[in-house]
Amino acid sequence: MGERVYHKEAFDRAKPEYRDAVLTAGIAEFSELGLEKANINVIAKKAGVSVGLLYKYFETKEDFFITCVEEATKTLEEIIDGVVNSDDKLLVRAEKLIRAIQATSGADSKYVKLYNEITRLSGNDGAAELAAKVEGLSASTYRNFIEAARKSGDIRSDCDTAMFAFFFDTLLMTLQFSYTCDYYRERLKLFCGDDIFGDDERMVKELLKFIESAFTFEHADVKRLEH
Amino acid sequence: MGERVYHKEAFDRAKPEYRDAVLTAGIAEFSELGLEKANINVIAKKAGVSVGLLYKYFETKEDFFITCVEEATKTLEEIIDGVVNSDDKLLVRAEKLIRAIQATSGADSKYVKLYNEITRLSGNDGAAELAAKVEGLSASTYRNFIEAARKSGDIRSDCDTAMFAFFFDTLLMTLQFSYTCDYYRERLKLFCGDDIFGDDERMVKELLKFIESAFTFEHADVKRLEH
DNA sequence: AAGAAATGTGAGCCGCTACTCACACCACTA
DNA sequence: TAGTGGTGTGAGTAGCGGCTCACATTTCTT
Repeated sequence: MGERVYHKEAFDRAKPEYRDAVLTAGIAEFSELGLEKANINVIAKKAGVSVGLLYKYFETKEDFFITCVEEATKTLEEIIDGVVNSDDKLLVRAEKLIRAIQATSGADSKYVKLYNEITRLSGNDGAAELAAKVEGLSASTYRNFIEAARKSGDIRSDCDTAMFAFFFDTLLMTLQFSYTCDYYRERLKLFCGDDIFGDDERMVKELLKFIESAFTFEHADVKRLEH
Repeated sequence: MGERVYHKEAFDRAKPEYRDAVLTAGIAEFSELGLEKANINVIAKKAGVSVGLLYKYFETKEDFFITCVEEATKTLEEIIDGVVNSDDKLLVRAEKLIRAIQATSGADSKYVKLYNEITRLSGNDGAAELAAKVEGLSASTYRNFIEAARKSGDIRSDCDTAMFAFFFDTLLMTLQFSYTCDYYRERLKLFCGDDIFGDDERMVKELLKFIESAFTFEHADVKRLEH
């Protein structure tokens, strides 16, 4: 639990230009090639820094990787959080998030790819800690928000806040991957056809429809419809 | 597009015992360690076969990996498809799928882990082909099924079949990962607490509630509620 | 100014592992 | 029995890449 730090002290003291160059090069390589196929010597060269210095900053390749991930998710969170206003209703918030995700798929795709990469880490790689750091914020944000909406009567009252927050996040997280990561892109194409990437409105409309109904109607309504 | 084959002819002629041993060992190692950290020499030893023979069966490590993935997803599909009856209504089908997924998280977790592993492949690794092979079946099954349900009036009429099939699959796929892969398990815990793994009914109930509403209610209903 | 401490370098070490290959064995065929 | 072609072996190779370390340079301290 003890908040492990994944860089040496020298990295805190490093010149900002070096810090940035190293992180930029790392994020680029790791997001494109993945943890094990990325090459430290290449990253160092691209960052305009010696391998030796890199190893003054980080104990191992893995530590460096995790530091890059932390940086990337921080950036992603800023992009995403930036677009939603705390007063927004659930559906407005959802729409803004969807549109932000669609916009992120271009230039900022490397952050999403890195995020996707950590998704397969296992226990000994520190999956638990990372998950807590990366998902923690959205988990509690969504839970709180949905709980508030439930209490104020904006959405159905018979839902398990935590679970519904989980489903909500699941749809948006996968959407993010579906716009950026190769495998997920293919999957989306298989379901919806190649044109889906040229028709953002279709996705916005249908996903909102799906979410809106899921969050609005109580089980009682279902019963009522059944006969 | 040309249906590449990922094994040499010798593999087709191999004794079933060797075939099975090799695939079993491969699936075990690849699912636990991932494509690049798994060790071919170790796999050969575990399978009780020489490295040389392995390379009579497969051109490269990557080809061997993909063959393992194909085998794993075939098995997974059988498990999953086996539980749903073609006459089932959408909700019944969903419930059976959720329960099958919860059951799979034990002994068969290695298949799911392998499936999760391919999720990060990119273009040059053959992501497109694999996606088509792996997701193709569920994509068309779900689409057809939902389309039928829509026409027969079982579910809302105003939905885009392809998109809703995509959302449906997204929820179930992620659920599968959430019960088996370390990172996704942590994520689920973060949203719903540690007890979620001891309370399968809670998941079944809430996810069904979510899906039921999403698939049942038309936009018109929303408008009606709003004033 | 002198010394200590930190920053920075990059050629090269060395461990690891994907893959090879020369050879042995076996099953046919003629 | 000699020849062909497949099956099976596993010690060995080759090369890749993570990481080190001896050394140079700058910065801080006194």
